[in-house]
Amino acid sequence: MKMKHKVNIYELAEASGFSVSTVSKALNHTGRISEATRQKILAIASKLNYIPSYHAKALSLNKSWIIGIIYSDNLGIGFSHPHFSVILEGFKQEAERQGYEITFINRNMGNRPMTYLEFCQYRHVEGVFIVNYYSLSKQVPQLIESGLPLVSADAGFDHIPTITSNDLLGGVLATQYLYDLGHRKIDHIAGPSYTVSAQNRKKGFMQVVKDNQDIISNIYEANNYSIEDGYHQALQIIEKKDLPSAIFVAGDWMALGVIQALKEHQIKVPEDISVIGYDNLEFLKYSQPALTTVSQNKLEIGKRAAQYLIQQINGETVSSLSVDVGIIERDTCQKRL
Amino acid sequence: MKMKHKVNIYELAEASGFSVSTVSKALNHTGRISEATRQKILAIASKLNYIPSYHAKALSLNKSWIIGIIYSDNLGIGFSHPHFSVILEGFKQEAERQGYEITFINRNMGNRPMTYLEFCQYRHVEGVFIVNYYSLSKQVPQLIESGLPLVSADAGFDHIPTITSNDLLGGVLATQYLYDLGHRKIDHIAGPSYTVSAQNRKKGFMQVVKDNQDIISNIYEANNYSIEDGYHQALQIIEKKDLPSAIFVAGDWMALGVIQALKEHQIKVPEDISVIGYDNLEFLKYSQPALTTVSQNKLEIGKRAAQYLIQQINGETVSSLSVDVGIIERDTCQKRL
DNA sequence: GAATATTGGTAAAGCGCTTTCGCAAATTTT
DNA sequence: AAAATTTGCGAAAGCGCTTTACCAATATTC
Repeated sequence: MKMKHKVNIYELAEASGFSVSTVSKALNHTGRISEATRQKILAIASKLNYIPSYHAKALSLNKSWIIGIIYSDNLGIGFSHPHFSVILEGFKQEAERQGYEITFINRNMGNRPMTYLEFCQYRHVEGVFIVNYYSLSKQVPQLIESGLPLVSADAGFDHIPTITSNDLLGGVLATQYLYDLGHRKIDHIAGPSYTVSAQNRKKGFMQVVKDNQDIISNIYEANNYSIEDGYHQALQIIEKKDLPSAIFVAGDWMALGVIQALKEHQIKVPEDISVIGYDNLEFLKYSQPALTTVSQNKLEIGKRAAQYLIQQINGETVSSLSVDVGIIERDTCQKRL
Repeated sequence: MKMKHKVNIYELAEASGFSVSTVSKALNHTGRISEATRQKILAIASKLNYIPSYHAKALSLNKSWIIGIIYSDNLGIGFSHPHFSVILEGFKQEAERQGYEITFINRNMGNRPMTYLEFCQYRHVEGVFIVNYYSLSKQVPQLIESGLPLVSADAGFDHIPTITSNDLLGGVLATQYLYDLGHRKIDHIAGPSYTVSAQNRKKGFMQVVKDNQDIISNIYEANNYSIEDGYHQALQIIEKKDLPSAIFVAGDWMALGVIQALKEHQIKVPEDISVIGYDNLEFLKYSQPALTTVSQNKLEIGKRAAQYLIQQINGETVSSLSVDVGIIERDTCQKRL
């Protein structure tokens, strides 16, 4: 199949009778040029289906409109991570809205292996979004040192503006929600303690417990945000016999496991025990009973991250930000009579 | 923070005492040049931290190493689509392995809206991967007509080499598997009939039924691959009283709903009814009981798609391909005694 | 040892765009 | 009406790389 010839700015100049510089000015609404000639040129450009060359523009302007993403997923499931993939989506949407493209920074480009920094230099990346990346390698410090605009969506990097959920608030809200429903025996299954998110959610829980002396509580700690871990922690609760009337589970996956375990022991949710999760994973609204949970505004986190990064690209300085959370009321919690 | 000066090929020439053309040849292992001078130049290049400019290279060589992706997700969940996101991941991995970068084709780049084709021309995209895209707009036909290398992972586009699962085989395998376990009353809950995948899975089912006259079967059809739809179709089966001993459900989500419904009616899985799903969604191995299912090799589909696309970029012609599927034996099926 | 082929290297043009600077013409100011 | 300013446009250099000629020096052939 024959590709149509791609016309360049010289042919446009020729066809319009103006010089290349004039044509360039017309196309970019820049420089001094009369409205009449601009219109003439634009007309011809559209008639000839003129599309500028990104490469030539980028080379000439030294501006790439590219944002790099470091997205390394320790579970190996790549894009399908239920939490970070949504953040990524939000980021992508906002970046594109502002005219930026995203590219994934990979270290073994072509044959020659590159460091992140080298890749960024090679591709003229204007800023980097680091998400779901945990490594002690010198790669990220090197990036920081280079002065390239950076932003992250995971707590854990000092010196990088970070957008996260307000996990402390989330912990408070979830616990307070249960309290307001009349629950006084409330347990908490916390996430893995090495994550900042789990720590903060637990802090929020403890804060409410402290503020309300009539709460009786136990805290359990999972090694992982997985269904299995939730299941096993729930078994521990069940063993104790003296059951709580509500459980605040630090993650939706775990909550699923918890409900599973309770069901298997003929403990009804929410009739016997109310359960609230954390994350608001997309598809869990279809679980039965539909899980009440704390929603992290994942799209918003991604969007904000993009905004903060682009602000830095434009020379502004930004700090970190935590995005609000909210309760999603569904069917796994009910009033304690 | 001060960025280190980025050295270009002229400074390299200056520093090494050779001409620019010689330096270029040394860096690219091309042209006639003595090994001695090549080594000298490479040494200086690495000492000065020389990184070539992608833009200049691309402009000069008219080669972008960029593959465009049209990924429009009708559910609006973007990257987190449990099926396509994995395909995307496989594609990305293989593309990167072969030195290509991926970029998402979006139509409202910067301010000016562009057609897909315009974007591709602007960005010098070398080929396009179309995945999870359903639209009747003229955009894709326009792309086809342009002669740009194309590949797809959804059936549905004529004239585009397509990589899909062998759904027919999957249907056969699943049904045969149940048959071999001794089941003779087997129902099928098919996916939405407007999808090619659902049609083929059903065909596979019917083929086995036809080949084994002792099978008694009913076919139900869902509007959607969702949990809810599975749930409702299962209710229909339950209502009939004359229960099958096994159900082949055309999707994992639906299977989840089916199991839910059965449980609620005190029908045990797999003791009373065996259930096999389809998709092998990552996290369902944690469901309880763990779902037996047909695995689609999603990573492989993505990988193959990348290979087929790059082959086209290199001037070869390719046809369509269907990737093998397999049974993942877990806990929701058992022998019919 | 003259004729031929090969090797190692360079100058310069080209990829497609932007932008500075200069200049003539048109316009405004005194 | 002369001086000063503004306007409209183009020539040319620059962005950083590749590649085609071409040339001199060296090596090979007969």
